[in-house]
Order: sequence, then C-alpha cells, then structure tokens
Amino acid sequence: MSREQCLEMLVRKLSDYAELSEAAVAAIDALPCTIRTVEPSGYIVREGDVPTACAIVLSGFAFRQKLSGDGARQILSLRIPGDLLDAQTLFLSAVDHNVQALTRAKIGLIPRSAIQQLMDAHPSAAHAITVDILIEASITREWLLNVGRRNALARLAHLLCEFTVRMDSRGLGVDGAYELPLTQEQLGDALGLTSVHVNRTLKALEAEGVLKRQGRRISFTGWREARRIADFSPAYLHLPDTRSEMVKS
Amino acid sequence: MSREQCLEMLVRKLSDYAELSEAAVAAIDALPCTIRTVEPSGYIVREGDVPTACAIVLSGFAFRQKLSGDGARQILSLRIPGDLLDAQTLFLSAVDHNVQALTRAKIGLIPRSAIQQLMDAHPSAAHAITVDILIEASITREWLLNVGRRNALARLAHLLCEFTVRMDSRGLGVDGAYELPLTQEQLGDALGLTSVHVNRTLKALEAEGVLKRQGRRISFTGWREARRIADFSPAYLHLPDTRSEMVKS
DNA sequence: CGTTATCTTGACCGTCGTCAAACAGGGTGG
DNA sequence: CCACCCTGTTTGACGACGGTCAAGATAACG
Repeated sequence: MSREQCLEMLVRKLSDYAELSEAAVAAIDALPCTIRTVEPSGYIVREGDVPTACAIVLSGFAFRQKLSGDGARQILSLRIPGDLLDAQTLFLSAVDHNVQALTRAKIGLIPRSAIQQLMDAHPSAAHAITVDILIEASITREWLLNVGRRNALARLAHLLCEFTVRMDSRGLGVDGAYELPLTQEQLGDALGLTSVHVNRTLKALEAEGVLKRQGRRISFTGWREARRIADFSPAYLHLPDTRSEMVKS
Repeated sequence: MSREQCLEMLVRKLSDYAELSEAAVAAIDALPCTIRTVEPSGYIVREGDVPTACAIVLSGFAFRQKLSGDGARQILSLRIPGDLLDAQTLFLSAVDHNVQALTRAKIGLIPRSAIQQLMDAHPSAAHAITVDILIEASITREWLLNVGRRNALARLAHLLCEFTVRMDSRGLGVDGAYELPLTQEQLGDALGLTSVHVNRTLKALEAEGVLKRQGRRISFTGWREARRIADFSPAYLHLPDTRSEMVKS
C-alpha cells in the first residue's frame, strides 16, 4: 500500500461528498502521506494528545473509545476502510477520546498542517472533509438513540444492520455475510451491554431466524426482519444515493 | 433583539474558536439575518427537512431530538444562548434529527447560501464554524459514554454538572444555582431513563447532599461531591482556557 | 500441545421500568 | 373568587431486563 494509493483513496472518498475542483484534486495528490501498520488494539490516538496528523484507514478496522472513571469502556464509533480518523479533532487543541485498531490495520497519516493548508486553499476540499465530520456526528447521534432508547435485541440488530450497510456501500460487503471484526466484549462496549448479555442476545437473534453464525461470521437469513427488529432506516448514514443495495431491500 | 445584536453574538462566539480576520468579521457583519421567536416545544428543524438556514440561539434554550420507531424520544443535545443550531447539518442534503425549543426562545436565522459563501471566502470563519461543530460532536460522544456506561445517579449528576459549567462559561450562571429548563420527563429522555426514575434519582442526589431543589431551581450544596459522583471532567467541552470558575474548583 | 483469549451457559440479583394513583401548581373561564 | 384543567411531580407496589459471578467449553496461537 503506497502513498499514491492512499491519496487516491482519499480523493475517491472526498469526491463522494463534494465536487472537487481540479486544483483541489491536484493539491490532494501532492499531500505528504506516510503509511503505518497498527496491530490489533494498538493505539492510534490517545486522549489528551495534541492532534498532529489526520489519518485515513486503508485496510482493517479501527474504533473510537472513551473510558469512564471506573474503567468502563464505551466504544463511540467504528471505522472501516476509507474512513477518516482524526477529522473529529483536527482543529481542537487536545483529543478527547482514544482511537484504537480493531484488527491489524494500515493507516495513512497526513500532517495536520498540510490538511489545514489544503482546506484553507481549496474550499471544495474543506467542504468535503466537513461533510465527513458531519456524517460521523450523525452516526454518533443514532448510536446515542440506540443505546439510550432501544432494548438489547434491537440495539444489537441495529449495529449489525449499520455495519452491513456501511460495508456494502464501500463495496466491501459479501452480500449479507461477513466476518464481524468485534469480539462479543467489544460489541457490548459499543452497545452499553455486557459481553454475557451480547452472547444471549446473539442467540436470540438466531432463534428469531434473522441470522446464522459460525464463529464470528455472520450471515443474514432474514434481512427485512433484521431491519424491523432493529428499527433501522439508513437515512442517518447520508449515503450517496443508490449506493447500497441493502438500503432498498 | 436586532439583527446587529445577533451578528455581534456570532462574531463573539466564533472569535472564541479562531482568530477571525478583519475581512471575515466584516463579512459576518454583512450577513443577512432574521429573528424568530419560537414557543416551548415548537419545532425549529424537522427530520427530513432540506437545510435552508443556519440558526443561532439568542435567548432561551433548544434541544436536538430523535425518535425511535416505537415513539421513544432521545434528546441528543442541549443548546444554550450563543450556540449554533444547524451547523450539524449545513452541508448535508437532509436533516437527520429534530430541533425543538425547550423554552420560549429567540433564534437568528442566516440563509445557508450566505453561510456557505462566508465559509468559502473566509477560511478563518470556516475554521471557527468547524470548531463549533467538532465541540458539539465531542459533547455527544461524552453523552454516549454517559448513557452507555454510567448508572442513573452518575448520569444525572453528569448532565447537571455539564449544564452548570456550560452556562457558567457563557456568563449565564448564577454561581451554582439556576433554573433548570427541563422537565423530569425531558431529563429522562436526555439520559435514557424514565421520568419516574429521574425523580427518584434527583431525590437520591439531594439525600447525598450534593444539591437542593425548589421547583426546578437547582442549587449545588456539594460541587466537588457532585463532580465525583458524576465522574465529570470538563476537558471534552473544549472551553477556552480558564473561562470557567467551576472547572477549577 | 499447552496457554490464553473468547465464547457459552446457569443461577441469582439489582437497577430501572411499568402501572397507577395522589398531589401540587398555574392558568382559564364561569 | 373559586371550580376546573392540564401539565408536571411524587410515591408505592411489582416485575423484567440486563448485570454479576462463576464454571466449563471452544477456539486461537505460539
């Protein structure tokens, strides 16, 4: 995975969000960018850090996370290939949460100053990056609704639906079947549940006939039913039109 | 409350977040802006709307909110005087949540196109608006941790601490005593609890000696203890340095 | 093949939700 | 001025969803 591939991925992603000017594309192609591989659960950014770079996930998965005073962990966001990692804190003086790799992951790092210059010089690029920030914020709001107001069954189903649709819209889906990159404990931390209850709830979803599992491989056997149980409607993902098959069905 | 006062408020707010160029300040002063009064629980923006304006709260309170399929409500964010309301969806093609007035509120409306032109022409203004967006996103993340991983007592205490500090940092606090603009039902909807349990938890906080109540008037009698119970530390608010007294004590 | 992380299951328990009724306050209109 | 609402608060009895604790079963991995 080279610098060029990283920047190409960035251009492709940002193009989804705004009509980039030719100059903006050229400026992105000229960005400095270094590649780093991170092992599972390795930290990419820590709470309290001064943000110095903007990262993009090239392969693998990452997540945002925050710890309460007594050590409980809340996973705030899942990031899949193509997602930006630090836009959320680019302009703040200290990072307010942690970012860790979920699986072995390759990330591209672009210095903060370079991103800032890009945004100042090219409103269309600034616009696109802002849209990325806004969409992640929208997803976080849906998660807050999910954790605050849905029961365990709906909550878990919702996370699985969201993950499926997001993967699918990036062309990473295998049509309703995928290897979930989270342990049940991590699922619990994302959902405000315990791993024990996640386990029971997964079995309940199986019993309802919405999915089958082998190890962490999930395949949906009743997508409509899953959406119904999850109370899932993907408007909050702000996907580029007709991008996803799953949205319609 | 005139257009000029509204724009002055905007300049003051944005100056907290970025060094505005003189040209940017002039451009802001030239923005078109209309004032609207909204009655309690009146809608300011609805889910599905195409965003057409960026609003700023001039007086009173507002909140973001989202409904689940079975009608449960989750309050996502509280907005106090000086806060922007629509930055969160400015660049998206549809709004993904509702915004309602909590009390009678005056809001200033600036057309989306004017804000967009401002941001394109003045990077420092764009920067400041982005910071506002990022801070609200940071607060939403803390709420997700709060709802997902803290028990009712800590959760409620946390919301009260946050509200106090934010009010204080805008110079709207009355030193640890204020009229809470939320009903217990609304508190429950913000915390993922029922109004009945909010009531019991408020009494528990009184019993712990951290606050006294008369009607909705709250006065802290043990601020340190409140912070301890709430597991509250205000870094996530990204306040301009030393702005708040409460942060230190 | 041993070691460790993850998953699975059961028994039990507690926090918080549900339902329902009584109570307080504030406005309105007779 | 008082009856009447309407909204919001308070309280109690009870139940359930999900947490805790603990042990055993699998799977991953060096």
